[in-house]
Amino acid sequence: MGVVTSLQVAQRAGVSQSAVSRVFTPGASASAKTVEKVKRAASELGYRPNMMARAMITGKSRMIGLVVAYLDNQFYPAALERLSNALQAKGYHILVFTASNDNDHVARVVEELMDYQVEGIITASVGMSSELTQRCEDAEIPIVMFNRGQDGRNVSSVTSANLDGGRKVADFLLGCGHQNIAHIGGWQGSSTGRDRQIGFTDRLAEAGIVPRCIDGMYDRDTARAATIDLMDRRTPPDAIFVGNDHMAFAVMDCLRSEIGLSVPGDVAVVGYDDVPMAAWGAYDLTTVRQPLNRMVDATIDRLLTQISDKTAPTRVIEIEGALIQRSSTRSLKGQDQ
Amino acid sequence: MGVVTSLQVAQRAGVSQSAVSRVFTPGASASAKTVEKVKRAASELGYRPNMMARAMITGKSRMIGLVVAYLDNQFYPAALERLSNALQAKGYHILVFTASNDNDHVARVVEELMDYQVEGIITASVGMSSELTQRCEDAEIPIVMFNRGQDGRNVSSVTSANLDGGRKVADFLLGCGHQNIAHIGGWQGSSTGRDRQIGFTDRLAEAGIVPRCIDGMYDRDTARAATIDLMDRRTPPDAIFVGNDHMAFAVMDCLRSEIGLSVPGDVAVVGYDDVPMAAWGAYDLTTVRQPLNRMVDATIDRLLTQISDKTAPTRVIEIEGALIQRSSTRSLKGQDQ
DNA sequence: CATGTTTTTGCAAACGTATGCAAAATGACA
DNA sequence: TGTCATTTTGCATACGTTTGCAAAAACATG
Repeated sequence: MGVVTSLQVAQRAGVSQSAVSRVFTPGASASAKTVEKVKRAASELGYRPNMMARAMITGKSRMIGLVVAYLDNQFYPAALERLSNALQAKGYHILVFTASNDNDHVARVVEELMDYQVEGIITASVGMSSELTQRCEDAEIPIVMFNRGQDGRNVSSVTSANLDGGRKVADFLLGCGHQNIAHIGGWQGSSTGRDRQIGFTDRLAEAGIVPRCIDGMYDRDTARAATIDLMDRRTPPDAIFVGNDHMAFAVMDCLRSEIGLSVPGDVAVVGYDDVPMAAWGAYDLTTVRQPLNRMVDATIDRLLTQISDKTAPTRVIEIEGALIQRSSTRSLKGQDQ
Repeated sequence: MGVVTSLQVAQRAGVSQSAVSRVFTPGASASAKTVEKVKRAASELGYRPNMMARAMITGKSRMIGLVVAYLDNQFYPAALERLSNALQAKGYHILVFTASNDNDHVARVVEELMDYQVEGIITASVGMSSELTQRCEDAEIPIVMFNRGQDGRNVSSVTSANLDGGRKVADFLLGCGHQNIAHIGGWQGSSTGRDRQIGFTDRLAEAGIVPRCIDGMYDRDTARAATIDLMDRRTPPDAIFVGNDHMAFAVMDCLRSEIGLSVPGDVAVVGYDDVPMAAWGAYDLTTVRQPLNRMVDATIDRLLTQISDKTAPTRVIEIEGALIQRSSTRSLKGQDQ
């Protein structure tokens, strides 16, 4: 009673096992009569094709591996949800692995993914060593890095235009009249964190401003400590650009609840991502939008084309996002501070 | 170059294919010499056992299906992360399916899970029809419902003690001196939402209080509308118990940013879950803790025992959680309002 | 060294499906 | 009705493992 196979269906329908297989294989040929008989028998017995066996023959598991590190940052659950939905719609399913951003851990996890014969891998916010990408290339398993780039490696990646985003924030804060600006960056070991910071500081440099920068490591506690550090100085900043929304919330919490400052009255705060929470009343955070839907679409498109055509070239995709102005910042132009 | 099989390893190591298999099968016997030869050949070729093939023989895919609905409620990403980590530690992996809370959708998704030969299923915050649980029982695939119960169905479930939690909130608000109390409930189609509301209203009834109740559907917008509705009445409440934290944040946002009221000055707000965000400065929400780690441990324990022993009975597990008092509420005793 | 006991090994048969091939059935057309 | 082109069908094999079985090897004991 436990498991019902195509053979049992075949017997009950009075046809061969191959016939049953063909009825359940899209694109195979079977006469209307056979289809009818088989479908009836199958539904009576509650038969469903065994994906494992199918995968072994065809070499297509219809599974995509997703390795993700920071699930407390709302950006990633949101991405996971959309990725999962979009892939389900295309008949793929997601095998999720959580990994710390440690190279060894990621390597172990990716090897396990390969054991499961996933057809492709999406890494969300984790880095990969070059040996690891090489192993995947040897095994002909395409990888798309989501929200993280990889210099000079032959891997596809989908990110927002982080350099440009950093510049946008710089322009915006300058336009608001801020001169005394700080940056609590995303982890500088990640391309995403670095690029945002570089775009930001470069543009400020053109205006003759050198912001104080601290690495926030994508971590609330670190960002909080950085905030206290910054505000303790002789000349504390009147604007802080934070490397992502997740940390920006911690910065705002610290400024308001711990230090007792007003945002944006005393300090303006800008984030990056535009996670849903950024629009919530408690924060109402000015931030650079990462266009999640387009990023997800691009990720899936890239992954699926590389799966179906193993010779397809890898690509580095950057998607532009707008700066969303909310009430965690305000213009200082033409008014006293 | 793409795929390397145990046979190739066998040839290179000068042993039989079975020998290779035994080296990679924990608990099988092989001489030290063979192990050495095989391991060397395997690592030279980059061999790793194919889980699909292994699964087909053993009938153990070492995959657990997780079907989850609300990924925007921080409670579930947190649960997903812990479930994934704990299962990885036990050699299992998670196949994630997102489903709306629609019965048909859940059914489709569960059938697909069964196609993948998952060894067990965890449903997080989704309901299941009785035919569906029956199908899984027939296929001998154990199910554990996480954070949702199912009346009179033969399914294991792990929830917090929701009736008790509701009572705790009632006691607490009464103790604070509130008399004019409202409830924005979790979706009343879910046992979790119902139980919290029943525990809450029953205890208030003992004090002769009948709270105004509105179903918030676990949805921010619905909760917001309910808030406006409540506060528009002739005698608006001075305390609102909200069916989960996710909605409670929306309620607080609405009260403060839209209506311009102070929390807890004008209205006290209590949530349920104690998601990480509840401790963040912007909300600092009084709430009933759902002990996530213990719930996850119980879920996995139940699932794995039912997997290894198909005759193990299903169980309904409730885990008590404390009320965590923060600054979204305050005592009204012995002071003017 | 002979004998008995344990460990290791290879052979071959599964697991449940897809698919190339040739035979059989069907359809088209004169 | 006969012939040919087309579709449908069953047979048999393959996918990459695990595992029962019996033979072979290794070891222990007298």
